[in-house]
Amino acid sequence: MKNKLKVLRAEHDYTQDQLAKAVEVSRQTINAIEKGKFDPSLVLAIKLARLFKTDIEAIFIYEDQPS
Amino acid sequence: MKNKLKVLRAEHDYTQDQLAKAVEVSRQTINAIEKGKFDPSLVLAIKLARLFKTDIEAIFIYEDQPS
DNA sequence: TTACAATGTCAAGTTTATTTTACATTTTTA
DNA sequence: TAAAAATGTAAAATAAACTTGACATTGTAA
Repeated sequence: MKNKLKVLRAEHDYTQDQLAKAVEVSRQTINAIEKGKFDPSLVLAIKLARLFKTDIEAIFIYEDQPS
Repeated sequence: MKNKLKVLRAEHDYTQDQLAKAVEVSRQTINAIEKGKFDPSLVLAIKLARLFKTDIEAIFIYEDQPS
């Protein structure tokens, strides 16, 4: 899963720490998600989408791979 | 978090087992989510939204509680 | 009314998301 | 250029999502 967090954060002029506080997670969680270490929980994805006034799927790009 | 999974599943005439297979999780996972035992991962939420041709937030209703 | 399908649930185990603490590196600012 | 701020990263711990297997209950159809 790819994501546009870093760009959105830059556009809104937030530091990782400020964003973390805004959505109530640790700074390391924001960093790890930006770096693609893991995907956010649904709740966190919703909070981020609301904060940036966009859709979850505009931030988190998931491409289904044929199983 | 509330969700409309059971209703959507009924509208589309899926059993829990059929839905589970369609989104590649176990039947127990679908049942647990319907029953509110836990929230789906972001990937599962995306798969469900795509299957039902709707938005994640139309299926999963999260109300931010003031912290 | 008996069989079968669907649903509910539980326990135990695995994987993934997230936390805290800590420190190193990079970037920005005084 | 030195200090401060921001970012990257890692380990250890906890919590949450999800699996498999098993069984009980409910709903449905023969």
